[in-house]
Amino acid sequence: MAIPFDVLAEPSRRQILDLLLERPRLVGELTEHLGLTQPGTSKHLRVLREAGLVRVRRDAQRRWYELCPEPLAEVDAWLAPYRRLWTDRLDALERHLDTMPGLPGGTGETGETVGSEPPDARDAPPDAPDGEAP
Amino acid sequence: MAIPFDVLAEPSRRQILDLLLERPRLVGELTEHLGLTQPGTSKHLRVLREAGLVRVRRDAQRRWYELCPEPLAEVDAWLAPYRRLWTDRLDALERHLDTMPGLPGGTGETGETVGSEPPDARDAPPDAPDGEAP
DNA sequence: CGCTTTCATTCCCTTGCGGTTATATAGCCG
DNA sequence: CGGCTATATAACCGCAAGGGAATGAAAGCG
Repeated sequence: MAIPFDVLAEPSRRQILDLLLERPRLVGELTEHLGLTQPGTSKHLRVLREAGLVRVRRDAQRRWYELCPEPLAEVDAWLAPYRRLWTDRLDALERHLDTMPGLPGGTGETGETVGSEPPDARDAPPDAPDGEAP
Repeated sequence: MAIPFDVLAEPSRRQILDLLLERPRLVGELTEHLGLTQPGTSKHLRVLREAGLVRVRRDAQRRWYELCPEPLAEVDAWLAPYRRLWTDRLDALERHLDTMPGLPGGTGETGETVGSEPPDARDAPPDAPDGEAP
């Protein structure tokens, strides 16, 4: 449990980040919003802390948790190569959405979307969509 | 296990997507790269399928798995509000990185980064970084 | 027509996570 | 100083996910 992906898999933790996106918060406040117990919140906060996604500032007994979004850059970096794909796809999709009833070779027509030609493709995948085969 | 966040939490599944990013692949091929057993691969592929992240094309007994990046848009959408934050932060950070030794109130000075003023902030978080308190 | 290839499904086990309850720690207040 | 507030930690539990071995199901091939 170190990389942000695991951390973000948890809805509560995403919610915490969303809350901290507005402003720093106290543990009690977060607990209130999350609807779980205080130790539960503390646990999630610990994970977020160790992942470097939040930071703590102490004020007497209280702890102000504030956002620390830098590690999210890793997620964004991973996501980057895909981003263009789905934007392209959405374009192409809605372009022939009212034109094609089935699922033609349209998925392949994005062609060199990533700019690299498959050098060692053993075969050429045909077009036979896989629904249910009874 | 439905939303892409959970799916991406698994390293093997991310790797599968990365592999499919280059070109469609057969299960055996993926298995080879992942270094786990074929049923294991099939299991992950099932999860990816149900999350709508991959699609299958049958060619006799073989299955060509191809990428289906649309659901990743959800992740990207969630990530969006944070993106600007860390870019801003990185700017500010390296700007006073060789200027400040400790951790001053600099984090707070990004102020209205999200453009919304905290309406009901109960208190003002002071600046006392929390290292180890022996 | 049986054998082989390719993949999916099932069964089982172990691990780790999320959650709660109970307890410890730190610091304010009266 | 005693008690209260706010948070962290520890101990425990239930459950589901990941992984492997075994089996089943299609489909080509000799």
